[in-house]
Amino acid sequence: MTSSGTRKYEQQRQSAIRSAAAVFAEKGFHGSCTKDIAEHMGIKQGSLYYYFKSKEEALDEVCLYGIQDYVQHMEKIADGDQTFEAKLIATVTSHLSSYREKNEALKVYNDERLYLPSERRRRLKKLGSDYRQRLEGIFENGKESGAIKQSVDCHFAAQAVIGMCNAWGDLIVRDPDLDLFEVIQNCTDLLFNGFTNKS
Amino acid sequence: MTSSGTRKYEQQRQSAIRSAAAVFAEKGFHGSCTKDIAEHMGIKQGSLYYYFKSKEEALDEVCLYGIQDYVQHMEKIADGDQTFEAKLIATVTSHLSSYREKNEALKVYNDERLYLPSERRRRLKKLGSDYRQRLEGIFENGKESGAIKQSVDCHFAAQAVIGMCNAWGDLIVRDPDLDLFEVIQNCTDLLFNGFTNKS
DNA sequence: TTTAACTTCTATAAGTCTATAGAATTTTGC
DNA sequence: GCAAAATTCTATAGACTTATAGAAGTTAAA
Repeated sequence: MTSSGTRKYEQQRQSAIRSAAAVFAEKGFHGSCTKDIAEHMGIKQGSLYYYFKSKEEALDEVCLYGIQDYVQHMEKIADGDQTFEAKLIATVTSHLSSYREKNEALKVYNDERLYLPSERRRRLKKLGSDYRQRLEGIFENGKESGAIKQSVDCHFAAQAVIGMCNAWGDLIVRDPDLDLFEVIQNCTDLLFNGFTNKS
Repeated sequence: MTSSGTRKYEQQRQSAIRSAAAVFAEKGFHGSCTKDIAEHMGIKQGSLYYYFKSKEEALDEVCLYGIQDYVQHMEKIADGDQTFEAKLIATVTSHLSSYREKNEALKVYNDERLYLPSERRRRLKKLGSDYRQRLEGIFENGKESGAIKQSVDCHFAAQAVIGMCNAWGDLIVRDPDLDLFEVIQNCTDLLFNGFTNKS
């Protein structure tokens, strides 16, 4: 009943968050029921409420789990003093690695439809737009330093990178044998040079 | 009771499909109830079943509505005898225009989690992968004709274009004042030349 | 105007799902 | 090994949803 700080409690709560992430990612929040989550984790439906106050709270935890180090990593990249090229490569690498590792929670996080109800969830959503703004800042710096063309629209560029990484991330998740390094290679090459032959 | 071919029946059914698209897009299939759809359309919950056998059938219709001309347009582009550049521009233009017009239905269509149950839905899903394969073919031709670099991975490239268009499409939908032409410009410039300055 | 076909409504059965209460079981500290 | 605390279980109330049946209302044709 108490959210006690027991070792087991914390472990089981983490396990519950991961189970919720898996089930939500597969069927969507409204498509899953607490029974599914409990079964995935190996306990009974009612027992889940020892770890969460509600299904909504489980969702909050999954979203937080999915986004937190993702954004932290971006801050480090953005604040660093590398070149534009290095920062963009680091971003793509971080985004795609994170996708492989926590794709389920990220998938849940990325579902826009879930961001209306709670205040907490709105704050979580803001983390995502922070991420985009940081990336936008990287592009702006790149423009100032002359690394990228003046014609580039930084807002669009950031959106494009994120959209592309998500699309590639899906591929990575579906095909676990796919070489992450190769994907990153392809992705950065497109972003820097485009597809066209310049011979 | 009969799925009669009355004028009014057909009109109301279309209206029901559009309402379903709007509600599903906002709340997700499992997050919406037939009452929401009926209210959006201005009738009572039970009356909806005069137009659909089930909620699932409504979903099928929404998906079909969202994807059909989208794919047809792609076939025309792919089969045409334009240059690689022209085809890619046409693809991006078609994709983004379609997004502005039917984004709700497309959003529903793009939700993977809905593609397990019915045979009909699996066929619909296939239309999406047809689309990607056609685009992949355009890239392959571009490689043969020397328009694009040999190092480009056509499978990834197609996925990248689609992912980027979807991300940009979201922007367009959220900000209706956004100039479609400018977005297309940005998008194609990235795809052809990348961000990097080549001075 | 009358009649038949069409469209919409009301009411509800049957099912599912969340969240809670309290009992039962397991674990921990002494 | 015992008592207290922590964890899990069972059972269920209460709410919500889909889909159906049949009544009521509307439109169209003769």
